[in-house]
Amino acid sequence: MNSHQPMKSQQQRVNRIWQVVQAIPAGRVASYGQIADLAGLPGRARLVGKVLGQAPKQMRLPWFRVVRASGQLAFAAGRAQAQEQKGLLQQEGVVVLGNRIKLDKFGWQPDLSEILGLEF
DNA sequence: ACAGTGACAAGTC
DNA sequence: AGACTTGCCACTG
Repeated sequence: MNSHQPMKSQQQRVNRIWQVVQAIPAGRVASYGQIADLAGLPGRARLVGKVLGQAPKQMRLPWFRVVRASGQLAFAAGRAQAQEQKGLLQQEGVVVLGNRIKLDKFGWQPDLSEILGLEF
């Protein structure tokens, strides 16, 4: 076992993902891959989808703010899940056209100016 | 052990 | 824009 690479339990990964998803501000959306990256799990976009599906409803996780990298909703247009997601997003002002969102308008990008220490 | 699956992504055509 | 391919990794039978 690589003792220099701390073993991360599956539960810890799940918790990291939930945290990041909670951090998405209302009115913006992020991609599965982006969530995975921010959670320190590059390349685990599919894991994010799985975890979202397993999250208990009572925790009020804003799962609907997570979409594909293309801006498409992850669910087929017209399916109940897609309709629900669309409705929740529109409630916070996100425009959903044909099962798709314009990421250049509504995509969430963690504030780089803060990370780089830039002032306004 | 191995093949199939999945709320994905990036590249190519 | 849409279809296909390959890479990805955890899970399941």
